[in-house]
Amino acid sequence: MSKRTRTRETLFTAALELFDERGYEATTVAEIARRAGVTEMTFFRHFPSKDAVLVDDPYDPLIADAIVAADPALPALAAVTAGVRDAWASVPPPAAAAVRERLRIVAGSPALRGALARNSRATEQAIAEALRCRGVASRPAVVVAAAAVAALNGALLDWAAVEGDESLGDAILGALAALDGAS
Amino acid sequence: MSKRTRTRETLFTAALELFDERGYEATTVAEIARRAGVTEMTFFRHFPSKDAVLVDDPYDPLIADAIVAADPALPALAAVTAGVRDAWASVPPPAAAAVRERLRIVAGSPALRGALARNSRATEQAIAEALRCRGVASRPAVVVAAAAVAALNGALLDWAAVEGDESLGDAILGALAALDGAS
DNA sequence: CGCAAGAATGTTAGTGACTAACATTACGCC
DNA sequence: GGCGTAATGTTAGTCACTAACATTCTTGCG
Repeated sequence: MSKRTRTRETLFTAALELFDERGYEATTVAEIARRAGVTEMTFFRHFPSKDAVLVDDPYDPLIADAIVAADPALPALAAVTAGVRDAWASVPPPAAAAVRERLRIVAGSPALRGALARNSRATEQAIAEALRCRGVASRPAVVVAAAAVAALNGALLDWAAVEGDESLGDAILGALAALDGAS
Repeated sequence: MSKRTRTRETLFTAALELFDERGYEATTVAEIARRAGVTEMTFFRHFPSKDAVLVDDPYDPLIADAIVAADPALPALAAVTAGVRDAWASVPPPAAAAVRERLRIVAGSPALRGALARNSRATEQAIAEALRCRGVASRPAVVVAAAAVAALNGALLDWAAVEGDESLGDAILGALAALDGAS
């Protein structure tokens, strides 16, 4: 394991510990770095920002591919939900407990919710592009893409916030069903 | 007109001018304050943050009321779109040109897009609450609310970014149609 | 095994958004 | 015109984040 990944992980766990102990906004980057045994500068060489510790998603390509591959007869929203369903099925389910801990912190901070939205922009654009490839007009494409991503994020945050033993996968599938089944 | 509102408006126009001249991120709060003839501190006494100059929306109550009033037979998403449609119809259309200028700036900055999402949280919660009043379960309520708000914001930003003479109202109604007609 | 290149980290200095506490001015009403 | 209070100024500070340059550490290669 390279030194780079090692310090990155040290910083990551130090950050999670501190967020858990005293909350996100109350912990400073300097503290995280100190607990990790490095300088503040080093933190920013591993994470572009403080919130990047908690929000980072590289779903995009999978989802977009699944959408263009979806049944051409399906209307836009249904195509997206089908695509996300497929993409989710083709990916190893992450360690739910860890994801949940992180999402819970995100759910509790307006700033982090904003960061999550900002961070999902790439996914949103990938979905819109995939829809356009299917012949959907530009405006409906961006609207449906924005709605789908927001629905997913909303479901994830709700899943994390609510106590219970529902699986992550069920939460996602349920959210998608709520979206295109509820009109 | 009280002094408070006067300086607030001076700050507001000074900010818009500067954002237009050199872009959002490139203008500092100190510059805005200087052009308005006040101190940096005074700026923050009128706007809670730099992005608050551009994003602030008090739609919530109207929309929520319209949703609970919507036909109980309608499914969740359709109820929301119907509610927004009604709320929009009952409100005087704002000066489109000014709104457009502001939204164009927001569309161009990831940070501002995040701020917009953060700022729409109250509306989102109001919608979710209204849906729950209609008997919709909790998870679908937050999911549909998140999707609807994101769709609206997405449509607004797209409308602002695209050149053309489409009216704001048409853009909103079109977005709603795209949402619940496309599944 | 030792030694250079290159990666990773440290140091210093600075910017910009935002906050707190206290002093000062200006407005608006009687 | 004076007087209370709201509006502004002043100062000092915190925190996220960036840039430029110096230093150490790792690693592959002879």
